[in-house]
Amino acid sequence: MDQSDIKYTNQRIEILEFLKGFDGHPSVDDVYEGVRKKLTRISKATVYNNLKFLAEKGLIKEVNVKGVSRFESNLEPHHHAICIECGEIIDFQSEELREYAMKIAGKIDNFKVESTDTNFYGICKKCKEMK
Amino acid sequence: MDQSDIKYTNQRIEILEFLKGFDGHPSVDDVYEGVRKKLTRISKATVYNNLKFLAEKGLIKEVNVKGVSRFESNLEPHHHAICIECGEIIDFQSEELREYAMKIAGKIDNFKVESTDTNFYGICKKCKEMK
DNA sequence: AGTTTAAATAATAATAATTCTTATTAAGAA
DNA sequence: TTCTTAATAAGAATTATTATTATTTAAACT
Repeated sequence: MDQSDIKYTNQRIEILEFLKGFDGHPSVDDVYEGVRKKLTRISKATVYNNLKFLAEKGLIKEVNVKGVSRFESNLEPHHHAICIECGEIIDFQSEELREYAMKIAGKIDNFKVESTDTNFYGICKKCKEMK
Repeated sequence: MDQSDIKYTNQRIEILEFLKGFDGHPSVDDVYEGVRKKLTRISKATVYNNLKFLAEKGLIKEVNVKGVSRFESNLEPHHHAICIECGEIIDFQSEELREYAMKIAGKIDNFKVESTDTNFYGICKKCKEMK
């Protein structure tokens, strides 16, 4: 991603800071509410625009779960464990799995794979205890 | 999934038939437009309800790409190659990858994995030729 | 068969997430 | 400073999805 010509406006800096300090995978609304504490006049459209912009520039990553966008600043390639009850996302790193998948990626006809990740669906601790 | 008490209404039969005959991963609208040719009076809410219902019963599967739901009748566990340009989804089967991932799944703390699949992101043939 | 009951459907209103539009503001170049 | 362009704020518009309500269908019972 071309990160050479990025204009770091206050809004973009605050959004990046918020993501770095956030433990989890915030939705657009989470980011909006969080950033609003410092930039009280920020517009939600600006949050949308800049999350998209920063994701295109490769400074953050977008994850889509159950139809809603979530974001993360963890740029290390990793996988996600997703709770099928509450939608909670847990990062999980396994370089060996990624390598294995990339090796297999070569077998897909007429498709040039650039990246891969694996999703693990199941029940998180909190939801398990509720039963 | 409990498939014992499924009531096969005309609407459900037509939705299942459409999915079986469709080569790809249709959206709700695709299904609606397709089924409407036979059941001209069907409501879109019925399509939503029944796609959800059939997915819960395990007769079809739901895939979420870029925030929109898509469906498939291919029940064999498989992975998806997703074009980052046009969003096209290609099924890709690799039992060895699934087994490998499930083995690694045991390492995730406090999370009971029920299923796993791997996404391959890249450029499809059609989009590659356009460049 | 006729009546009762519950589930399924159609139509459409409501909601949520996201994108678009337009006027304003900020920032850099001339 | 003035010109130019990109970024932003505000809110309207759009899209995908869910909820509501009246009607229809179908099964269960008498």
